Amino acid sequence: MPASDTHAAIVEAADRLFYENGFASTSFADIAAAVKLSRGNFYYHFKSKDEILAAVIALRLERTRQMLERWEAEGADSEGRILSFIDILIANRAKIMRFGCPVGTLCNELAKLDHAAGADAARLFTLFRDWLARQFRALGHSEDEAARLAMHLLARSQGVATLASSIGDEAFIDAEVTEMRGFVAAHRRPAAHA
Amino acid sequence: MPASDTHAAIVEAADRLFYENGFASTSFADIAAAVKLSRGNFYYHFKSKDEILAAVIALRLERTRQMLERWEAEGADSEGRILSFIDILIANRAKIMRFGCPVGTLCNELAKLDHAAGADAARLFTLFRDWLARQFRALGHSEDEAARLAMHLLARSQGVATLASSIGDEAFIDAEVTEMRGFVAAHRRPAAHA
DNA sequence: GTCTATAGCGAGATAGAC
DNA sequence: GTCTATCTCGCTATAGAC
Repeated sequence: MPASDTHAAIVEAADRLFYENGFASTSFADIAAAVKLSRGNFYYHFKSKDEILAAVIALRLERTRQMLERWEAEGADSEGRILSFIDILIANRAKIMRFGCPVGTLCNELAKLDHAAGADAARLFTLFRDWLARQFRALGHSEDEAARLAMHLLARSQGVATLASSIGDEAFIDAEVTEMRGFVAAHRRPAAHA
Repeated sequence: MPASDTHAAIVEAADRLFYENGFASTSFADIAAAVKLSRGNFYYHFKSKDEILAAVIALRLERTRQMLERWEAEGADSEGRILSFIDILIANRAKIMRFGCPVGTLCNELAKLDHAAGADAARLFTLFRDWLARQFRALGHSEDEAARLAMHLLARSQGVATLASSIGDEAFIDAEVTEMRGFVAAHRRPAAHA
């Protein structure tokens, strides 16, 4: 197997395991087992756990960027794009119920570990925030108001993910998503909002 | 030192360390050092890490119950009581910015560890939820609507905590708290709400 | 009730053969 | 590029002296 493929397979497996079991709880042995690699060979590809973490964050950042670009390209208007963001909660419901939001839970964990990569992980949030703010800006909101609305939606999606995985109330996700859609509709134009 | 005092001191230290550094990352040595106790003596009081976790969750449940009862006794009306809940975000802002919400981050962590105590930790959430639902009920909302409003407020506070600790935007907490207060005012009476 | 000493394990990480 | 073998460390947990 070419080195680059093995490299990618490791990052892929680490991405999944970090999400499902957490960063600290995932050992090299776990990742090596997932890609059917010996622990020794593992170190040929990655010299430290932090290096894998950096690669996982880079992968997530890249995929998030691609997803946001795809939503832009798919031709929906700004309101439709914002709804695409909200629909993540529905599309990923099963995993969110079990493991929460991949971004929020990773940031939480890194914050408690006082890990240097915490700032990089938080860029996943600012990526979404800035993208959402651009959409609200396109709807005619002021710079400040668009930033506020973006943070508000981001926070609500985080709250839904945390409660859903903690309490496990499935209908709750649907109810909140419906309300969030209503929120977007109410902010279709600046005038519709106090 | 009497055993019960040492016992309480251990739980107190574990409570703080679990919050600040996470459950998995906190070792017996860390807790023992915090209460100035040898590791050996430690096992006289607690036989396993899970036992300490159970004690910490029990302590938090008890303190939460007391806090909610205090809010009931302090004579404010239901709206004022709900505002007391929202004000936690302001009162604990500094710690929330660094470590997030103690309840949400613990539930997140236990979910990923597939830990049996996860269900107990989630009771911290349902305690708040049921209490909030009672307040909305007292404001005249239907059972269903009160439950929905309670979950909604709980989710928003979680979202604020996660984003605040990840991105670290201090003004964001204030802005969200202001909006949450407005939300409560808008739901003072069922009629004011569609 | 507190201590020191230590067993036993799994983690991250390295060396060197193939 | 992959392997086995091994080092070192910190962790949970125990045994037994005081």
